Amino acid sequence: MQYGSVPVYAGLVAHRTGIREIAEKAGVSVATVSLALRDKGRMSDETRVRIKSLARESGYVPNAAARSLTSGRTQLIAISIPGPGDVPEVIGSVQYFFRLLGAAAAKALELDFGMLVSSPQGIPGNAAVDGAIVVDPSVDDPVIAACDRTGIPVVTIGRRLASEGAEPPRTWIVDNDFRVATGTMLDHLADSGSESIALLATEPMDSFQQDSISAYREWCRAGRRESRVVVSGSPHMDDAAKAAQELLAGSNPPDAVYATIDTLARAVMDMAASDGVGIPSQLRVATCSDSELTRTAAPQLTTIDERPVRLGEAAVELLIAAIADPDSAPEYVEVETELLVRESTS
Amino acid sequence: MQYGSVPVYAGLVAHRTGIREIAEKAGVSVATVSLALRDKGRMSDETRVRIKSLARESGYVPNAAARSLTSGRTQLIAISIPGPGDVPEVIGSVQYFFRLLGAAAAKALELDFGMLVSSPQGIPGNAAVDGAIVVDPSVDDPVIAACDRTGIPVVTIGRRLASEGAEPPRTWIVDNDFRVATGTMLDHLADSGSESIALLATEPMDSFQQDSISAYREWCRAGRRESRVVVSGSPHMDDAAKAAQELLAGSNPPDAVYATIDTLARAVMDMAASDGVGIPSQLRVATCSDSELTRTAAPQLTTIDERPVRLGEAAVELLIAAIADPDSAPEYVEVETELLVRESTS
DNA sequence: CACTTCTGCTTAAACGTTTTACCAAATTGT
DNA sequence: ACAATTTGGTAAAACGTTTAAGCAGAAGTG
Repeated sequence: MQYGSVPVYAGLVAHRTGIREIAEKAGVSVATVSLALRDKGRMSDETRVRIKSLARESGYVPNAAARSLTSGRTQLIAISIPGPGDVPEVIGSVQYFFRLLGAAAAKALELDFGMLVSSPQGIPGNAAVDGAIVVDPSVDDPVIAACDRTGIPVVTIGRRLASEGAEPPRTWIVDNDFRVATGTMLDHLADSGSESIALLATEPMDSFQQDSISAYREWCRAGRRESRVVVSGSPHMDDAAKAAQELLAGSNPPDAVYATIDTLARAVMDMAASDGVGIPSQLRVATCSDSELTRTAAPQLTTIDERPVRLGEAAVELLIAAIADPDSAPEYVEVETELLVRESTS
Repeated sequence: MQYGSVPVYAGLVAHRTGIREIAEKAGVSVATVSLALRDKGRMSDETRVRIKSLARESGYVPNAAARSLTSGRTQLIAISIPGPGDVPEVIGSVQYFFRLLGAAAAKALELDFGMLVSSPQGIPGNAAVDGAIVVDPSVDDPVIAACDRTGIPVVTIGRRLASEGAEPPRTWIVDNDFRVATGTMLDHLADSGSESIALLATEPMDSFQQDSISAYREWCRAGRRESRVVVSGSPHMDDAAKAAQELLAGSNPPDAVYATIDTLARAVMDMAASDGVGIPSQLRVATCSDSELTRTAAPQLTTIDERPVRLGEAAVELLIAAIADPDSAPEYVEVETELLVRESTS
C-alpha cells in the first residue's frame, strides 16, 4: 500500500517544498515564514500557528545547504576513529570503538548534528564540519592539524602523547583517569590475596598504557612491592604469547597479572591452561576494556570498563558546546571507569 | 613550531578565502574563477593556470554549502548500521560491521563523498544526503522509507525479508550468495568425512540465515542425508548453550555442526569440551563471519568470510553510481564469499 | 570587404534561507 | 488631540557558488 502505487523514482527528484511556497499559501512574505518557524520575530499567534501547520502539512524540511550558507554552520561533526587496517582487530578495541561510535552518533543526532565518519588521515574533502572528535589521537594527528588550520574546535578522546617542540594546540579532552583505575584494580588484586602482581602491556604505546604503567610503578613503590612490567611487541596473538611466556616462565612467576588489553589477557590464560595453572586459584588475571570476550571467557575475566558510551556522549556534548561558544576555554572531562569483578580474580 | 606561534583560535573563526578574493587578485570575474577551477568554460591557458595557482596559494577551499545550494547535491551519503544496543554484541558481527564501515567510509572518501552515520531509526534531521546505505535492513526499515519519500537512492547490504502486501521499493542490493556459500561449506564438511551434519541458527531470523537454512535443507535432500536444524532463541551465550545441548545431547549426535554465527559455534565448542568430545576428531565445527575470535579460537575455527570490506566498497560504488544517474535501473551485486578452512574441521 | 565564426571573457540570475532595516496601522500616554 | 510606542508585519541584501546568456574583438571565409 505504502509503496508501489505511486512511482516515486520517476527520474525527476521529488520536488521539495520550500519556504516560498508556504509563504504563498499563507499569504505572507518568506521572511515571516522563516521567522515563524523558528519562533522568532513579531507576529500574531494566529499567523504563527497557521504557518506552522501549513509547513507541517506540506512536509516542509528546511534546506540544509541554504541554512548553512547564511549561518556559516553545517551542523556536522566529524569523528576520526582508528580504522580497521590501522589497528589490529583486537576484540576489546573494536567493541570499544563500536560502542563509542554508536553512542556518539546517537548523541549528536539528539543535539541535531550529523556525524561524519572521517579516516584518521583527514577529514573528507570538502565536507565542511563544525568540529571534530578524534579518538586516540596520534602524535601528529592530521585531523587535528587540519582543524587547527581552519580554526574549528577538536575534542580528543584520550590524550595525545606530547610531541617534542610543538606546543599542542588548544583541544578539549575527554578521558578516563587510568591512574586511578589502575590503582583500583591493583588494590582489588591485592585485597584478593595476590602477593606479586605483574603488568603486561603492548606496543604501540599510548597515553592509556603509559598512565597505567606509571601508576602501577608508583603503586608498587608505595606498597614496597616489586614491580614487573613486560611489554609485548604487538597485540597479536603470537607476540602476546611470547610476552606471556616471558612473564610466567620464570622461577618465581607472579600470582596475578593485569594485562592492558584483552589479547594479552587471553595469551596469559592460554599459557596458564597449557601449564595446568588454575585461574583464579593459582593465578589471577584481569584486563582493561570490557567486551563480549571478557564476559564470556572461561573463567569470566575481571576488567576495567572504560564506559565507551559515556566517553562518546561526553565528547559530543563538549564539542557541540565548544561550537556554540568558540571563545570558551578548553575543558578536560573525566569519565569514571568501573571495575567489573568476575571469576578470574575471585 | 607549527603551533603556538600564531594563536589560531582568536574567537573569530579564521576567514576562509572565497572565489571572490581570488577573482580580485587575478583581475577577472568570479565566473571565470569558478570555471577555471573546474576545467570548464573557455579561457586562455595562461588565465586558467594563473587562477589555479592563485587558488592553491591562498588555500582556497570551495564552500560546500554554496555548492550544494546550486547543485542540489550534498556529496554526503548516510550509512545505517544496526547499532550497539540494537544488536547483541556478537563478536563476529561487531567486527564485520566495523570493517564494513571502515571500508565504506574510505571508498566514499575516495569518490569525494562524506559518510554520515545514521541510526537505523532514521537519517539525522536536516542533514540532506544524496543517498543511503542500509546494512541488514529490517522489514519496515525507517531509513528506507524516509529515502523513498524524498526519492533518494538506497543500497541495502543484505536483502530485506519480504513484508506482505507491500511491494518493496526500488533499491539497489549488495549481498553474498549464502546459498552457494552454505553449499560449499557443507561439501567441505562432507569431504572431510562428516556423515551427519547439523545446522545451528538463531533468532532473530534474517535473510542470511534463511538462505543458509534453505540451502542446507536442499543440500541434504539432494544427498539423501537427514537434515537437522536447531534455532536458538537468541545469540546470547545462555540461549546458545541451551541450543548446543539440544543438538549434541541426543542419542546419535551429529559429527559436524555448521553454526551461523560465532557465539553459537562457541557454545558448541564449550559443550564439546565439557563432554570430552574432541574437535575436530569427533566433532567438526564451522561458522560464518570471520573474526579475531575464530582466528584465535582453540582450535581455530573454519569459517565463511563474507568479505565485509568488499561489501562496503561495492555498496558505496553502487550508490554513488545511482546518485550520478538517478534513472538507472537498480542492480543486484553479489560479493563472493570465501571458505577459510582451519583446524576445527580438518 | 563584408560576412560568419571563434575566442576569451563578463554580467546577472539563481539556489533557499536568514537577518537587518524599515514601515504603516493600531494602541497607549498625557 | 497629538506624540510616542507597540504590533504585525514587509522588502531587500547577504551567504558563496554555478550557469546561461551575451558581448566585444580577433580570426577565418568567400
